[in-house]
Amino acid sequence: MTPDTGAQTLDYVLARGVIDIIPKGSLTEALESGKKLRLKLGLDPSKPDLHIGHAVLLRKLRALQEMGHQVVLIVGDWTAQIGDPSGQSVMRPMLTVDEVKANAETYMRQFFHVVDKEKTEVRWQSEWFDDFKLDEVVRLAGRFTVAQMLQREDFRQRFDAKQPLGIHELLYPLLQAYDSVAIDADVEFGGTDQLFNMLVGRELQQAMGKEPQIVFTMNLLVGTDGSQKMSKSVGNTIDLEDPPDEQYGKVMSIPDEALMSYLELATDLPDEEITYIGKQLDEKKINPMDVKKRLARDIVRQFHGDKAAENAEAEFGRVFQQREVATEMAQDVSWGRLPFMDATLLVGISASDFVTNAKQNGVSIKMASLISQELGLSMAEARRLIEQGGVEVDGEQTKSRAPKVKIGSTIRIGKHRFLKIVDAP
RNA sequence: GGAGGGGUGGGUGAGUGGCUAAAACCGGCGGUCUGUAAAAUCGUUGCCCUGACGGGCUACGCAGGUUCGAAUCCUGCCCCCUCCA
Repeated sequence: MTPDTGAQTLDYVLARGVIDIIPKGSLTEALESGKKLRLKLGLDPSKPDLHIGHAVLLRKLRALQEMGHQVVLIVGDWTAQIGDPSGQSVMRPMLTVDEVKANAETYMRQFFHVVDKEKTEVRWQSEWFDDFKLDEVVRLAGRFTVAQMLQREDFRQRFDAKQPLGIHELLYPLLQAYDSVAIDADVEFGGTDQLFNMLVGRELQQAMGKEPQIVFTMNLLVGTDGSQKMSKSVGNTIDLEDPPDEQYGKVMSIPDEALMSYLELATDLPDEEITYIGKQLDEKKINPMDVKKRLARDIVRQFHGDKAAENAEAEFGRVFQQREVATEMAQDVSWGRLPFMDATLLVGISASDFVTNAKQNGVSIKMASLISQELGLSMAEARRLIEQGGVEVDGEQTKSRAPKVKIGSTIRIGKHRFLKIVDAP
């Protein structure tokens, strides 16, 4: 589970995947001063899962943690309710307190898959914002001007395009900035989309008589679609808690063009090696698929361990490359749950004989009902899948509405969904 | 406070009384191809029943109304945008 950050050099940590450190050189200086630095990362529990895009930052924190510094995780329970407008072109709905709480739970668990819990201080925004009085909010807001806020690219664009821009959204960067004041952050980490917010933090700290934080921005990882940044709302994420096979499969499905960026941001393969791989790819000396496999293995290993990575790869090979039937990816369906075609066929034989016979030799089931019930699809969707040849039983495509299945049969629905019939009530 | 414009399916966006479950495009899903990449290509894309033909139920901001019939007309309400104050 623990990522291999072992003996990373300082130069490596400060360069790999890093876009900018503001002010330049400041961090090297601070690190060399021997001071134990307070490294801030704020996460809004606005969505239930962390994905490997987040992990890019988490792994960086882990590395610095290993060097003896203090990670401070801010649970953005207040900002999550506002909804970070970063990179969004529209207003987001505000979340309720309960939703935020529930999300925060899973966030923390997942956060510590990568970051060392023992060396992390967890702070909730509600610790300080719950007690804020209106006059404090007004005073905080009064430190900045609308013009300043409009320097932010996405605000500017929405403003110019006459799109709705909520006043509460303008507050978002201020709250995030105040977090830095509240916890005395020395360095704040974030993706490039956080640059503005983090700089506001610097200004606010300074204005309130504190040492301004260093701003550490990292490259954003693109999602599995290869074009947009990885994000739950786009639906292109590889989640930390996705099962191994799913992680592996999702990595394999990223476009070739995104490969290099994944190697850089999502793994700790040495730079020279990545450069070498890039060259080989350019010269077409290696198959991108093989590189992708290596990437997939590495990513699964980070979150599920070596063994899971090997299994996932083997399974992938079996299912997709040799077109064999899935074994591990399949979702089990007990015999007793099957929607049999017609129970009245039992005439003349005893029930137990019939069942035994059916289990061995197969019995017709209502395929659409099964798919609908097990996969949570509507009957119309299930029928469509069958009609369009998206269903295979034990490797044979079937357009029948009532194919025969027996114990041990595997049903493939579409590209990567499998059901396996098991002998259970 | 005044004037004007607008709210349509996951998204963009046509549609101004029946031919509209609603064009087109995007996205999604499935097939072929293949490296579960991309590209290409064919199909599909509200829900329920049916083997099928077919039938039924919901749907165009919300609530009413007019009409044999409404996303389309009328009334009230809510929300958004623009300009003026």
